[in-house]
Amino acid sequence: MSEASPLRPRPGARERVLAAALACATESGMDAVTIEAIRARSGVSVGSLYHHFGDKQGVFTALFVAGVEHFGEIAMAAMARGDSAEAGLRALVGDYLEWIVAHPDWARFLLTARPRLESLAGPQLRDANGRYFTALSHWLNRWPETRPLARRPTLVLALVFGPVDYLARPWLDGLMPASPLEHRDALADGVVSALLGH
Amino acid sequence: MSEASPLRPRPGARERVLAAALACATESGMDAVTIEAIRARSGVSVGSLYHHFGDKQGVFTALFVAGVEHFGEIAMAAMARGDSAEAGLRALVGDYLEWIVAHPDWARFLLTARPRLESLAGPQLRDANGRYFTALSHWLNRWPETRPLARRPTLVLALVFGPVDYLARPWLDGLMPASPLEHRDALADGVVSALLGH
DNA sequence: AGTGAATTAGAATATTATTCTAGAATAGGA
DNA sequence: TCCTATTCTAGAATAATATTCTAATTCACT
Repeated sequence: MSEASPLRPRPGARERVLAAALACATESGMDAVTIEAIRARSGVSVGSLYHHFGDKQGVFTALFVAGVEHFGEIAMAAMARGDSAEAGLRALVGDYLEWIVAHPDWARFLLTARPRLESLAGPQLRDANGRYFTALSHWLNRWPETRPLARRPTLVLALVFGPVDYLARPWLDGLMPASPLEHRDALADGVVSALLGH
Repeated sequence: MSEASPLRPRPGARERVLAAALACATESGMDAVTIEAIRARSGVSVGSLYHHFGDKQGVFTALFVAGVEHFGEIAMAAMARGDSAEAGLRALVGDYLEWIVAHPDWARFLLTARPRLESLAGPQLRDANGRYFTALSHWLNRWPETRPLARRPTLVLALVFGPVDYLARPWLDGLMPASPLEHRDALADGVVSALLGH
């Protein structure tokens, strides 16, 4: 007698596949992940998997979108914090770094997958990105010092997130033993100087 | 009668495979590149290809190492230029941006492949990286303003290359029509402020 | 010329992604 | 409740792709 009757639609199929995919990517690197590995770990059949995601890339695309939204909450909350441009920037850098250290699997996946998936992940991602973009513009307009930057949000993102990403990657890859949090203040100083010219 | 006798060792096999791999990656995205496509474009047989590179990842790893060395020349030359810390930094940022715009295929490939290959590409890459690292340390020690930074080369790299990478990617992916060179001065200003605190 | 290492070719094989068919659960209307 | 369309699941069958293998050919030497 089997413990569960077969062919019952399991509500959690999508989530379980995504969780399994992230675990597989963490364990063996995104390129080495196979459909069979995801199937085995998630307990979901191949047919079901393809029903939900279309193909293998669909799994990773969905995971990427989920990760972006997961992280986006943090970023938007960080900007809201602080009662000055400088405080907001420091919160942004600090919270991002802390998020990376707290969720290394997500961070590693997002940083690895971005160059491959960002250009072709559909409207859902574009929407999310758009939301953060306008939130950023609003925030930049909020302070006199940053108002001139409001017309160049791309540049601002590059100067804020670029250094953090660049610093986090070697740690995520195990190439740099020291926690990136050790660079937290120095990094925040640099970002603040870059944008506010202190 | 065949136009050329078969089975002749062709001196350029390696180079042709690498060139073909880069072209394929540019054309259809790194993930979609197939051994058959590389074989067809390079005119090299499957056996020969595996003889030289071991497996598919070997091809991309070799291409990545070649790209890093190709780019490294630029970076080291840029640092040497200029008779002040600020001038050197501006040259570094500007030359990097110009290199990206002049060699978008290489840049796109390097930025895409780095998160996947950097952690596992062998000693050849570690050597190259080490060379740039020490060159950077020397350069930082050369100017009084940057001397305190000489002990944190990782941080310096993050503050210099991080923003440039972040800005270049959307352009390389066709998501941002304007040339990243338009941000050249603003970016250099930011980087200089971040590191020298002007 | 002869010997061994390096190189090439392409067929054979193995691995992996994807499709297909059949069946079972669910929602919602009659 | 029963019917029916739709969604979902399962796993075998197929297709696409990576990799291995064997034999042949050239090269660098002697």
